[in-house]
Amino acid sequence: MTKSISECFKVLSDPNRLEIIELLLQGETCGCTLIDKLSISQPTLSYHLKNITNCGLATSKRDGNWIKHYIDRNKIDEMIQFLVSLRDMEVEECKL
Amino acid sequence: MTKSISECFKVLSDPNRLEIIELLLQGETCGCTLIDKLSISQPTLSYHLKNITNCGLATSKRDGNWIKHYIDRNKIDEMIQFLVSLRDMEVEECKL
DNA sequence: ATACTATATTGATATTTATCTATATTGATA
DNA sequence: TATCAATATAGATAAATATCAATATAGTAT
Repeated sequence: MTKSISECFKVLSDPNRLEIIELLLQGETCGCTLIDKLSISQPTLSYHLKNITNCGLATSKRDGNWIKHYIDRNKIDEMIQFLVSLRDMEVEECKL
Repeated sequence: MTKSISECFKVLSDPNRLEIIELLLQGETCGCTLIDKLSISQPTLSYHLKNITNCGLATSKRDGNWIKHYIDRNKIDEMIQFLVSLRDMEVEECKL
């Protein structure tokens, strides 16, 4: 639980992954076009996309030769909700 | 910019640090009481508190023998705002 | 000044991570 | 079926990270 949400944070903690996520949100879908906008190799991109997908922040679907990637905005929402709960966390009046 | 927000995400990506942050939000202020609630050594706690402070998620102030730590909820708010912008990011109509 | 308490630093280490090159796989097409 | 394009995997490696035990530091109080 705390483990899984911290996986999402870990994914966002890498600047390259953050950039990939932003590009996907801006309409990119395919590794083969992402790669031109980044300064990393194809295997590294593949590695990052796998991380992004594994934590639930994206889904992917093969379409012919290409694999299309889609960010799941609901997952971002989960992260937002988590942070809102954190921010609004109250001092426990009776902690044992 | 992207760098500094990703530092915050990195801090939240470690379960121990996340727990420390939660404890601080629930009213803990001091390393010496935190340490009893965690399964890490004192130097490790010190290391994590430094990370939490360095990214701006907490401030600290000496008070006699103790150093009191306070989470900055505004920083959490910054992270929330960042994620909201991310979630609501639109496909660019004219990308070049 | 001495001793104590809380915290920080040092040095070491095992693990994880990001990255690459080279190669394999997969699906489409000629 | 042979080839091509996109993607994934394997293997290697350098850097970063989390952790500890031992020790230093800093402030308090005796």
